[in-house]
Amino acid sequence: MYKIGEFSRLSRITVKTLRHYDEAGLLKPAYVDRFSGYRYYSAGQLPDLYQILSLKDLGLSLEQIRTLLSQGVPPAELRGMLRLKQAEIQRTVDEEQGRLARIAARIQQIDQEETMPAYEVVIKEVPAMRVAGLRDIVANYSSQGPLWNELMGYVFQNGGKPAGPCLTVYFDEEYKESDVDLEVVQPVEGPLSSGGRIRVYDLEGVPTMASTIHRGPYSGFNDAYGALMQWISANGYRIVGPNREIYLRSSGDEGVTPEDFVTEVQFPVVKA
Amino acid sequence: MYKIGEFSRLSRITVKTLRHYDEAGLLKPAYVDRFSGYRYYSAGQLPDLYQILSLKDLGLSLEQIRTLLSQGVPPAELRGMLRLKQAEIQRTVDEEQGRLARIAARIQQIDQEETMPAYEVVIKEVPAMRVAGLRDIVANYSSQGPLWNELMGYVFQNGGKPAGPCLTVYFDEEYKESDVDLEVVQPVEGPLSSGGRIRVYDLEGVPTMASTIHRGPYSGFNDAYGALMQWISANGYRIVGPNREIYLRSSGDEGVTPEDFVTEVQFPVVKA
DNA sequence: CTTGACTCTCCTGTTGGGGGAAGGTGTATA
DNA sequence: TATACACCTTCCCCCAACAGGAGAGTCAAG
Repeated sequence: MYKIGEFSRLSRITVKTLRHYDEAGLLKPAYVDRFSGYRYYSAGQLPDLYQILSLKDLGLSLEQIRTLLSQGVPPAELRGMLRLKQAEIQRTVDEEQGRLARIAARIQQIDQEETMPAYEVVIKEVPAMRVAGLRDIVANYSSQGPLWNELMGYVFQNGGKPAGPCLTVYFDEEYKESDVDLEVVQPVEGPLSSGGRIRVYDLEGVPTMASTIHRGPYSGFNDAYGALMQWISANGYRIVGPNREIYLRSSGDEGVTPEDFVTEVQFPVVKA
Repeated sequence: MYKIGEFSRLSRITVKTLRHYDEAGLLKPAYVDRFSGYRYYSAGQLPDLYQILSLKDLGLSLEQIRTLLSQGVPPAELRGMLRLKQAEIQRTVDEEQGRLARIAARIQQIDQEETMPAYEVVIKEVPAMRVAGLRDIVANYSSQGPLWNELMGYVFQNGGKPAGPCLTVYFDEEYKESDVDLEVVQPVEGPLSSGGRIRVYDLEGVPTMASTIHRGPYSGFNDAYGALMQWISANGYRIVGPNREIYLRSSGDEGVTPEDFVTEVQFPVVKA
């Protein structure tokens, strides 16, 4: 019989951990002195401990190990658990490797520019939402005014309630100076239905949306788009749909100058 | 100004997390109502949040991000932090891939044998220790008796105190039935020095020791050795030194039959 | 004025232990 | 046999980054 310290030295497992395993019901000492509370382990418990360590080393939780050991699970079930673990670990490995790639891209960016990036790009999930939209081909990017008037007029006159900031969806695959194919969109609540040129529908969600925020007037959008495109390619993504601009703070709000505008630029992407 | 729920919807970050970042000093709301305690965020804070998310996505801790953002760290230092992170992630990826390999080996073993393994193998670090040892070439494995008598006699007569279970080191590279080159070893404390055939020295530590436990008489050692060797090759290790047998419970202890013997078998290994 | 949706703070729980305090034990030596 | 000293015990707090929920207060619309 060994006292906990000796057993700890034999097994190279800390005393704290042995006590933890005792408390967790994983490895009870062979004998516990009723009066002093001292734990005494036998040499024959080393294999039990090794089994625990071995399963832990495979990534199982103490709880799972306890179930396995106490209930004598059939090998088939253990195999199932291991397959699950395997898939899970594979996922995390893939994630971490993506992270490594992002770090490398960031380091490269620092090496080249010696500055913090002006645009931070994040990947987020965007849910579907009920919207009223008006799609048209207009002369250029800045000619959205009439469309907005038409859209918002329709919404308000038909009992629709805005539910979130408005946005524009751009359908052209390449950059166009004129004849821009776009849709002005307002998320809405309430029993609004389509009518005339206005369509009310569920704007589809996007599971992986690359997004960045632009502060300032619309004339600076080039930088935001450039940074976003570069991030997308540097991080191994591919654009798979029309991009959106979400007007978080714009001329629609009171007391706001173009310098204070806040716009989110989004591209649906997938890992290439 | 957005209430926390709206800001949460815009950013796709949970309310809980936003509150957490507030408390952590990472992202204070633009305005907090003095009386209700309501947090109000401005659209202009979205870039700040994105910067946090982006750095977090690189694997930095909230604490590090807070330091970065509040102290305006120079890019060179950020690069240093990123390189560190990179190395750290690379290490964990390597570890996880080793884990994947071990799981695969275990699954294969289950597929073949449909049973839990009789011998669990673990990798542990074994520290150096002060020992008294007697090396000799003996007729066969079972002929260690006289060596033990000579060793223990010397230790006790010269004021040495045993400090841990005794062990044998086997120097032959291949299995030998006869003329076995081995050393019987007893860890000791106290001012014992070498004398005659007995050498007192520091038995070297081993950073990665593959170890398993055998229960029962020495005649069953073949199974333990076989399982250990197979594990070592299946998990991509290579033997790099003489193996040890540690007699955790043996005939030296009272009231112990060979069925109760407990012996640890160790091989120094390195990842191949 | 009420209702219902939001929001607040505060507490607990997660994983696998580590650190340390206060106090009891075991044992070897003087 | 007294005592020193290493060892052991329980108990409590801590880690990271939040999630879940209780109980109570607040906002906006009808």
